[in-house]
Amino acid sequence: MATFPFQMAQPGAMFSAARIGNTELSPRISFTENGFNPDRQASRQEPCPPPPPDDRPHPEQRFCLICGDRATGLHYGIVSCEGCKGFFKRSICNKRVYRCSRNRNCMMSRRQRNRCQYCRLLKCLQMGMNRKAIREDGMPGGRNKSIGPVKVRRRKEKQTPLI
Amino acid sequence: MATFPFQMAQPGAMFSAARIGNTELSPRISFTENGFNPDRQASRQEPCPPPPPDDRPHPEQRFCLICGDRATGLHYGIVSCEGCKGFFKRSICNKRVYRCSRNRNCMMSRRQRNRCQYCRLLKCLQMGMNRKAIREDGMPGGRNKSIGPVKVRRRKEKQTPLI
DNA sequence: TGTGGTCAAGGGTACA
DNA sequence: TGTACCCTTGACCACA
Repeated sequence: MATFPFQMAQPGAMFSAARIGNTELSPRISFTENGFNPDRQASRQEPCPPPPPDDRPHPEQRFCLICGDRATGLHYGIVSCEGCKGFFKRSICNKRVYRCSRNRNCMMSRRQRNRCQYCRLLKCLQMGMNRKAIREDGMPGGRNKSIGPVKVRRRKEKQTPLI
Repeated sequence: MATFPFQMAQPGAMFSAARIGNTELSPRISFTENGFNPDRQASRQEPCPPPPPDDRPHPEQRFCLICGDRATGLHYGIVSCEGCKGFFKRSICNKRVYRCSRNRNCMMSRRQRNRCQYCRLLKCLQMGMNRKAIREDGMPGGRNKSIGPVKVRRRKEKQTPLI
């Protein structure tokens, strides 16, 4: 199973969701053909029953790209679960600032995703969640026009802690 | 005002929260048409202030069914306060065993609720707090499907102390 | 469909 | 320690 390239981070860094909306994301990471593997979910464990036959075009997209939980559709541009959808929404709308007390490469799974908000939001952004999909007026309903995953580029230099 | 039938208990009895999960609750108390009154909240004491005008359908439900403190919503199936919610959670999760050093009919109020853990847990169960609402996996958020108050039946014979 | 909103779950942590 | 205030979480829901 492909591991996620989280090794560029500094321990104890802070993460400001207020800055996330800028075109410059921190840290910037590009997903190469290897790094952002669309088939990565297919290799995930299915804990209980064997996967039933699925005639949908992309059955692997039933799993959240952030934590691997069951996805409920496209949220803010990427296939994700209700939990990561709500977490991203709250983080952006409330301009949350998170810290990682470890090495900013915390594992993300259904059970572990709540242990580090910094790494969860980091992965939301790295996987391409798009804050433009969050409505400024807060109005629900309707559809977003051409909202897709954000392409994120790797930043060469160190990550700057954000307030 | 309806009084609660607490008089079937023996002094010095013990109470095991580890047994609470069984379908057989101890002591078993049935709420008859009179005893288990769906409107019983309306007849309960409103301890502190006179109820202000409230256009909600059931303003009396702002008070905890266990101690009469201000309720913060439905917790484990019944209208209750933050204190009783947390107490019930700790008692069940940690499998606490309590004793009543009096007659197992200790008064419950905001001031008095911490004087007897046995009677507090007893009343939580008698009022219908449902241990099924405690998540086995400990995951927060989301909704419980069809979790409501537990119906408790009165046991005819004496109460057996639980370890 | 994919937004935002809801509100009972669990968790952190002062305080006694 | 246990308590309880306050916050975060996420499965559903109503919308457009």
